[in-house]
Amino acid sequence: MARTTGSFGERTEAAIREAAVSLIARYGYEAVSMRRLAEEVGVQAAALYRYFPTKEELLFTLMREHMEALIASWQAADPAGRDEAQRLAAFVKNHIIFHVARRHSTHVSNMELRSLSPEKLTAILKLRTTYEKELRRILREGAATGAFLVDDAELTAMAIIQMITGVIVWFRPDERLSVAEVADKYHTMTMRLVGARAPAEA
Amino acid sequence: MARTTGSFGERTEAAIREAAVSLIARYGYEAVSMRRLAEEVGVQAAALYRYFPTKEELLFTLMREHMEALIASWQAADPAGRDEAQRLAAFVKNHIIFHVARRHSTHVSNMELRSLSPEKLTAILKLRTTYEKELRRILREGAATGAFLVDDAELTAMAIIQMITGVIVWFRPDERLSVAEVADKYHTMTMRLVGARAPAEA
DNA sequence: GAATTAAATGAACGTTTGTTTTATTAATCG
DNA sequence: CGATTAATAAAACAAACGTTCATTTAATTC
Repeated sequence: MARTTGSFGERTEAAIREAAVSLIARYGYEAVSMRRLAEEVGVQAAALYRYFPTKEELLFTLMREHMEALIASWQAADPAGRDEAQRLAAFVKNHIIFHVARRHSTHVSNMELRSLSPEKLTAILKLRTTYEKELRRILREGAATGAFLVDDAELTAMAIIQMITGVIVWFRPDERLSVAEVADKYHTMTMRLVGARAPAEA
Repeated sequence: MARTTGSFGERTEAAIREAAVSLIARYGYEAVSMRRLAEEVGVQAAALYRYFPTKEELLFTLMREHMEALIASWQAADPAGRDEAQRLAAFVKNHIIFHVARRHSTHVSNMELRSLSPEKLTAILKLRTTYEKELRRILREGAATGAFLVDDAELTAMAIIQMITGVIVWFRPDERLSVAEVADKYHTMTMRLVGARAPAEA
């Protein structure tokens, strides 16, 4: 046998991406073989090479698109004209909602960096820095206007990002809290953390 | 050749552990072969099996000892009789100092859980829970006495742990901040985050 | 100094890895 | 309807994998 009934490139490629994100998130990049991935898609391993030239290129594509989607999501959510407290609130909420909705690809993008070649790693880290700079800028501007008590914007940005990304480690959508409730609680903690003035407090 | 001049079991075992932590932290468990590890130790792959029955057992040993050391470290640092603010301060500082000093084994213990068999995974998670419970208790007690404004001790504990563990992702000992300075800044942020009363503020 | 034990070697096991090549079929187009 | 192209199967590749084995040598014991 060769080409199977109803086979169609775009659909196969989408299926490969989805299966790859899911498997790599669960078992790790190195632990997922091309054969195992192909089996999940319902195809032979060789067929994967029609869509991605190498296993690493597949990983890189998943990561790059995740990061680009994250940046685009923030650009759409950023209330650019508003004050710093509102922008920080929007950042936290967007971040949590985005990451919870894409738990698997977040895991891949955060955990599999070491499987990338130096050039590809640099490309991903550049996207990550672009995103993190947004938070740093908000913190710096908020500190300048007196909206926040932040003496080290870089360190504070890292602390906040790690805190709000950590949600995906324990959060399960079917348990006691909804995403909106979690995002709200993290928003409150973030505002306290940066020493925001009273109006932002609960 | 066989037994080499000056070879000595205890020293070899220690060398295996150190090389394993270092390599696995850098490249990941799946990416580090027994041959590569043996090469780093300066020994043949077969020699590793004198000390650890399987590759997974080696990983498990590294993780278990890391977790046990973490718990022991906190038990030694816990100012048990003091008030909640002081205990929380001690928890944050001990956590950061411990993790920065053991960056590599922290990375291994946090990132390679999925490479463990179900039983071994359960054992490690149990240790982790034991540790996390300590923080939860401090938060709950602090909330009860009015020392902290914490409405959800579980969620807040996760947020704090992720924030303070995240230090190892960006911290480099040879740059602008010392471990003590970083621990201090994180302490300040934590106190604000839990809404601690004034005396704890900077 | 011979016997014993501890430590390590080097070769081999069967399996799996990422990838390539070749052949074959389904869908599409003139 | 025949030719073409896209999509896939099947088989093969060399390299690497975790692990085992019999053996050899260094250190220790009697």
